[in-house]
Amino acid sequence: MKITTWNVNGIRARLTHVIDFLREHQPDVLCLQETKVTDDLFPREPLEDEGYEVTFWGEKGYNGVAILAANAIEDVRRGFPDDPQGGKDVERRALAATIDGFRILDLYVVNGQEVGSDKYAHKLDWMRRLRSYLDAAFSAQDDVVVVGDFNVALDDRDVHDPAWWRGKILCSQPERDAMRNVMAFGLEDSLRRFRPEAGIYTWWHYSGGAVQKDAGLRIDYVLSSPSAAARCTDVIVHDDERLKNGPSDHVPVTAVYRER
DNA sequence: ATGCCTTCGCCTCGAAGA
Repeated sequence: MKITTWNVNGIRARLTHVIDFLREHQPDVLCLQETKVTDDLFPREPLEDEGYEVTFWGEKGYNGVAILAANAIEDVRRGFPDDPQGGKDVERRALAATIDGFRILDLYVVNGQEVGSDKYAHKLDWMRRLRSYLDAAFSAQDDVVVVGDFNVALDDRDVHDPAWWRGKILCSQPERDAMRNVMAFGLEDSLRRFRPEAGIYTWWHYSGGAVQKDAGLRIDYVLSSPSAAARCTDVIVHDDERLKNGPSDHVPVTAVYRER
């Protein structure tokens, strides 16, 4: 059972990459972020043609999440329970579904732009609401897997130049504390069970040769509840996607789970 | 190493990303 998370930075711009990835790696579940497309324009058919069931929730130009699954997708939930009802203005950043007995939550966490900005305050508040959502609608006793672009580098091992990034957006202590508070629901950072070393990244700046220099951050995660973590046998960062032509600025991350 | 890139939209430049 392979669950992959990938911020594709535009599903329409990345469609051939995504299809190539599905054919090569055959994940059971692929959670996408930053699809940047309204639901009426989501490229459903070409993905279904690859043998996947698809659910998606997007908006024009920004945000947007989608889940592809080889098996049945059940119990889909969009957004947070405390989102404004009927919400035309609701940011489309969270999508939950039950697949193969896993309760999966696909997230595109608010970026925050700059420490101290309104968007930064919104980011911290959004992560508090995320924790409330987990408490209200999920049980840490279940096989819960929370994946996505968290826009937080959890500690300095996840940062190519910690001195430069210290206190800046993605690395500030309040952001790290907010993500730790989400994890305190009962979720572990699955990569670290297998890969404790520094220097594993999932995002690189498009400019300044950061991609070629491997000067990145780790901001994409697979978090597992205790029972799911006990079944997790490996986590793979698909670093080869970084050096392809026309890549996303993020690479996919796959967690492998043993069958019950 | 803070956009020197990229995507999207709407009206080929601006906003946003991290």
